[in-house]
Amino acid sequence: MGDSTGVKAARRNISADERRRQLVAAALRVMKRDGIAAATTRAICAEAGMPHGAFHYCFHTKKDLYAAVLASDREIDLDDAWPEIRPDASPEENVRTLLSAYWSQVEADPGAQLVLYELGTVALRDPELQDLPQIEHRESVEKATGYISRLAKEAGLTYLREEGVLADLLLATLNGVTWSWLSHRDDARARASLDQFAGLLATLVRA
Amino acid sequence: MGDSTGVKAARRNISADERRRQLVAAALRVMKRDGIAAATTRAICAEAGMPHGAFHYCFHTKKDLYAAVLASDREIDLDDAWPEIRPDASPEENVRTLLSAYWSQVEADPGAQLVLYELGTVALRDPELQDLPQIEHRESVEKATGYISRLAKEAGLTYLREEGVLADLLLATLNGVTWSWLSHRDDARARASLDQFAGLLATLVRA
DNA sequence: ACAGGACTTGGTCACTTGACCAAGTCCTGT
DNA sequence: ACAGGACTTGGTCAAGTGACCAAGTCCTGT
Repeated sequence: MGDSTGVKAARRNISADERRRQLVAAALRVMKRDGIAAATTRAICAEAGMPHGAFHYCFHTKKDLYAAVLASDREIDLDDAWPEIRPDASPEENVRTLLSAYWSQVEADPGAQLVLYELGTVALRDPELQDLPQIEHRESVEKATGYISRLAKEAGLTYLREEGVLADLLLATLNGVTWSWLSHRDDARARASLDQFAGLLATLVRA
Repeated sequence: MGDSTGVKAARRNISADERRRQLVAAALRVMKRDGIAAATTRAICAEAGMPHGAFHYCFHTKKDLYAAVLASDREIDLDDAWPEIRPDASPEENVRTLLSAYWSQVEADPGAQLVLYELGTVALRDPELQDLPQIEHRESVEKATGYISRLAKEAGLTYLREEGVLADLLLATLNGVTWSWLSHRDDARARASLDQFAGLLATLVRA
């Protein structure tokens, strides 16, 4: 109303790249809230506040969107939630607090985890998307390796196995516990499994 | 041709229950081969060699079929593939051979595992199906507990933790390793994780 | 200023999918 | 034998869905 140009209002053009980002974000929101099946091109555009026609201007095909989402869907990140590690505490205790920090993030957003599995199954079935889970998995292992190595530094300990091997197993177990938890939804039970595993991992550590 | 009644051929009526079984089996075949998204009512009927109309005579709704498939989709079974356990071998070695026997079954039919995750995600999103993963999970834990306890008996060892707790963690890790393997498809790497885990489990055992 | 490309929008299309139904055919109990 | 219910079949329907397009509007380089 304050604008003297009147009704025409603001139709500012946005770069296609920016729109792509918005669509990916909107798609992720819809998927988390209503599941991947509900994430139709129309629902995504509506969530992003765009007309439906915008979709195929930004993405040639819906598969392209999936690819973009998969590439953007970085999973849980501890960089901003790194717990306090005490060199004087037992290794088991330190491992436990680290896993607990990770788990808090999982518990905070179950939908995000579920979307990860939904996207994974879709990608694993589609020949055109099959490499993406592999890439994502490699990046996860690298990130986990980084955390493991940081833990060693801060807690002042050494591993009896190669860090990559530990990261592999750790990642698998975390994924498995998450999957189980999505099924039974028993927080205590999931944390119990995690604590058990922390105890086992501490076996492979020398202070 | 040998039938004197001629062209009319065999139109034998089958009980609805039997048809339901056939449809569930056909659905599982289609899902394993082409993914859950390809398992349309038509595709399933075609796979089962039935006309499309038969579907909604046997199942009121497609969700009912999902429920039936989920209920029937018993996962990996070691009863017919139980390995030889030697009381004179080390606990770690025995755990390892048990996990290896399990893993051979996973490797033999990757599609079956993927379908499990696909069905899981679908069920977890649908309020009407949400209890099914929970039930399935409980049954899995019970079965795993049975195997763990059988291992103890045959190998002559005792656990330092409650068997249910071990089963919970074991199940999670197996699931996680499977998921990772579906992504990277590196057989050796999956088995390496499993061997590591066997070593850790052996920590919780007393001969 | 203005040409030309980047962006925007609503509408349309071919196709699939789950659901349903009416008109049959078979089969069992009496 | 035969009534009545269980089973069978092909066809149809409404509701989406991804894809595409033509006619615009905006904006930047020259």
